[in-house]
Amino acid sequence: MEKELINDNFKLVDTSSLVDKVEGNLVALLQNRKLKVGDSIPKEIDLVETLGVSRTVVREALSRLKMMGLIESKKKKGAVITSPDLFGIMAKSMNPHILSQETLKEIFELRLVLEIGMADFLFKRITQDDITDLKEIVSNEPPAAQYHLFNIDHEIAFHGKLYEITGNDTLKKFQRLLLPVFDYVHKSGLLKKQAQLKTFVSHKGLVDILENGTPDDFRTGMRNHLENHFVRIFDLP
Amino acid sequence: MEKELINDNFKLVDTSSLVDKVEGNLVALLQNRKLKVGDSIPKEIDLVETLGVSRTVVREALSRLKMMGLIESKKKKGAVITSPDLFGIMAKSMNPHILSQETLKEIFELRLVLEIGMADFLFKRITQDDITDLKEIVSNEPPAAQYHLFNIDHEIAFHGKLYEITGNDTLKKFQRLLLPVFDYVHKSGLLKKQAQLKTFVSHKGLVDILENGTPDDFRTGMRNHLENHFVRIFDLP
DNA sequence: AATATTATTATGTATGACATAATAAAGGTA
DNA sequence: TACCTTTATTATGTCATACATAATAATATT
Repeated sequence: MEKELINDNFKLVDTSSLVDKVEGNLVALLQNRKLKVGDSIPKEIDLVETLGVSRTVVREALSRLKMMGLIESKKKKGAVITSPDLFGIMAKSMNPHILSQETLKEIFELRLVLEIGMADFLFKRITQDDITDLKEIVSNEPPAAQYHLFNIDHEIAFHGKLYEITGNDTLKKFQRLLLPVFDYVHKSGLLKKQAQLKTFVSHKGLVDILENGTPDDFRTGMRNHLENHFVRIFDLP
Repeated sequence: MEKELINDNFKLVDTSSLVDKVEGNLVALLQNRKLKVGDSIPKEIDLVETLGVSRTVVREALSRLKMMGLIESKKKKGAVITSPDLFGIMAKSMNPHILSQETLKEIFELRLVLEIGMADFLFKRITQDDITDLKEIVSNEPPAAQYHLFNIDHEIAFHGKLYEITGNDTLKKFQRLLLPVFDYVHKSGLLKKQAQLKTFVSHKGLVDILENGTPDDFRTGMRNHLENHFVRIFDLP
């Protein structure tokens, strides 16, 4: 409430640096629909003249775009627009230790959403080889006595295979990106309540559904399989 | 095959610049678990001495970290570690015009995954006010005759509200990030087959389920609601 | 005409200088 | 002593210049 009062009466001062501003200009330039992959952007010197800032500032801004994968620069040739790897960038900042608890929890929730929602793509694209692979993974499931030791690896193997089967590389990359967070959340004690050892639908059960059931069956089965996680999530304040 | 042959026999030369290397060092430094939000990182001059490069290079690398929201720097005080906004960074590179067709299609698929998978969180967190809002939105649905004109806005209003109800801000941000892509894919002709006007489960039907049904009902309902999109996706080569 | 050599050009790196803002230190006044 | 003002000090922010490097274009050589 106070904040709004302030915002209503004062315009918030622009604390951004020159580099920030130039970066904004350049990103806007790229998002101008006339430009597409392979097109070249103005030379540093031209930008210096056009924008009225030093080459240092221009280069720092360009350096940022390079890091995002928006441009690539070659000596003598200048810089050209490239198609960025969306998740490559994010991976660099995906550090569980510096994300807020709330964000960590939300990312964990995201996993549950993805794995339940992916059913139709699994059924559409799964092959006999995939089934064989899944059965192989399931057969290597650690015995209950040691499950708490090896289940993380096993979980990753099984659920990772599912992402792979979807044939959606973006989804797969997204999962790889979130993996460290899943791992961290498991170990962090953020989800206080200990997971019950009982699983409602086992990995084997899920494979059976993939082989003989329907997407709707799978969604229900996966929801049950993840019940422990849901319980712990819903238990949070 | 050729590529693999090359990779097997030659080590690929390191084309990265000094800035790339220093950036890598710094990211690694931040991911060192001992460091957490609020901790300060070495001064530019110290980095210059430690790494044996010029201040120009160090500053460019730091500038990249700033853009990612990994650090913030204050004059005299130096730079401190901050908690990044994961999707803020991605938003800058989310330009449908320079993403590959394959990636665009995959992002569109991601939407379908999310909206079917979010059911449990909807039911857990929906309030009476949300139901009222949804009914309001549904009541403003454009008549069938004009549906093709206004349905994008209406679709965004309805489905956007669903993301909001999940209470998962990360999910919501993710959707906002993907919105331009959804829009672009709709208009791009990437999904050639015209959507059939018939919807299997209407927005109103979904609201009914949210009010009186179960998460399983909703997943099935939403899957049906999105049938047209699935058909078009599965039709692609 | 094909090849070798030499400019030319734009990016990559290094250095020095000064501006700016935040903090710390020093000094002065009650 | 306590408080306030003024003055260093420090680390980042910006600018200017010089040179290195690699890719291309232009020229010369055979």
